[in-house]
Amino acid sequence: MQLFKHQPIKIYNSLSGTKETFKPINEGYVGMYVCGPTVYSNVHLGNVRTFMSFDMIFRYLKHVGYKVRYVRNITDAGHLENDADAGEDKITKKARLEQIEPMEIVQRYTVDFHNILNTFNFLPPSIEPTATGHIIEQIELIKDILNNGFAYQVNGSVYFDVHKFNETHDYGILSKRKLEDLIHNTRELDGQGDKKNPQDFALWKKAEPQHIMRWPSPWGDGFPGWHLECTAMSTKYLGDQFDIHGGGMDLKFPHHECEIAQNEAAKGQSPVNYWMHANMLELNGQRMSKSTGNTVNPDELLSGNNKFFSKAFAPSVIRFFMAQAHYRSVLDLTDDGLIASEKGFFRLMDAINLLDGLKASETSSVDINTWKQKCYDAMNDDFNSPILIANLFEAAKYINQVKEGSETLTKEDAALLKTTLHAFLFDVLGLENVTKKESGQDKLSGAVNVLIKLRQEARANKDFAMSDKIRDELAEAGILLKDGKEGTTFSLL
RNA sequence: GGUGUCGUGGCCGAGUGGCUAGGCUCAGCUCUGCAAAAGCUGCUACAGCGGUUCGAAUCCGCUCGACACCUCCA
Repeated sequence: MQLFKHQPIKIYNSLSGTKETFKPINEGYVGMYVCGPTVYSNVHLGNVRTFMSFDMIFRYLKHVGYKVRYVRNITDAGHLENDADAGEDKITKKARLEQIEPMEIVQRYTVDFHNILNTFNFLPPSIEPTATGHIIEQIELIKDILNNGFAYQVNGSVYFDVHKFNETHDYGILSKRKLEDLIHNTRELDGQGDKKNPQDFALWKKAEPQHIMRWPSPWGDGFPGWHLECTAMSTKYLGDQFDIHGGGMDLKFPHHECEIAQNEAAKGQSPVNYWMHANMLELNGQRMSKSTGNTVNPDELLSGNNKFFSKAFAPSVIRFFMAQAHYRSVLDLTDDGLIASEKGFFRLMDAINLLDGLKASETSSVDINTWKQKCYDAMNDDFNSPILIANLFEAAKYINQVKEGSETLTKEDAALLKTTLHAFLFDVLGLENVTKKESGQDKLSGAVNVLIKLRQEARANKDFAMSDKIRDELAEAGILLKDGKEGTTFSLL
């Protein structure tokens, strides 16, 4: 189904600062690259939000029929903590602290990353390349950049010559910075060492003898610069020029700026047509930061084992909460916010679960096709999931109204409503119907139905003491009874 | 200091030059043996001050405030 032919998508392009109609290089195919995590510690929720935004975008592009190659890398090469010549890289530092091999650190936190993402129902990317697996490609790139005169070699290291590059190209085109401003505003850093100018960045760094993560190169043993791996891996799998490159807002400068510069220097063309940047996640109005303690891990949020939140939240509730904000807005994670989202989420799910039991009518009093297009319009407008969700709540209202008898649906419209809702909730937003199991044919539901029947009998006999006892004690056990015109149903929590 | 983003009702969070998302909360009503759930109704906001306009929360300027980046960071 090539829905995309009728559903033109607009994407906010950070490069132009405007929303542009998305036109892939090859019709029907999309190449998308997203900067993945550096695996030196547990993923934090900010990472999760960024990757979740792109997971949703990946899902929607697939939903409208694009064949998407989604590449998200793992940074495992161990870059320096700062651009100075001295100092350990993050992975080595962690390895020393934990007294294990750097590659053990990489393995441990890569596994953690995958576990967390699976818990949140992420789709795996099409390709998940690692920096250490692409050293040769990175070395080749450096050779190209050197040959084209945009880099220089000093003491076993190779640096990108930003000033030289800026003479013929525009360094700062993405982040809207001017090189001269950067020159004036660069802080005094220690150990700028071999660099001709502080704005230059490393393509290859010489490894000191104690440096464990090292590879041979034409310039001696060393390791690649941070910005280089993304250029190497994105172009290897997506071509010298590809459709979408995403990442967190904080990577815009210098990381993405440097990627553009590297690609132009090596291959003579700008690599990416649409740059997308996801905004930051805050915790109680403050930036999440390990140093100030204003941080919470995904598993702490899921388990409720933390000092910021009053209870545990299901992965889908957190997903839903995040989808209620636009990916380009700052989102503040709060207890109240999550609780409000949780209630809304379950209301939505309860409505979905009513769909199969609805009575069909001869005519429909609501226009499902118009509603459906509004859902697409929302996502087509730079993936506006909050608007989409507003429309999904409208659908939930229809469903409840049909159940009440104030609106009607034909069998066909009910089916269309159902497939559309499922597509957006589960395929696009990646949510999971956490109440589905309970309302199904399982043993719990059989047992609860027996109690519901007993309660009905008690009520028929006006034995309200007994009927209320059943209801209240079930409630205490976390099972909520809901009396309706068509009988009693229940839900958990 | 520089660059950029933003400041929306009790809270969260969309959005557009005029027709005033959505969720949560709150109040009233309907339904109910009573509740709960659901439905209906109400609460009408856009930091402040100027300007452009027939008309601005939406465009421009200034002020105040917040955040991000400029240094590893999703």
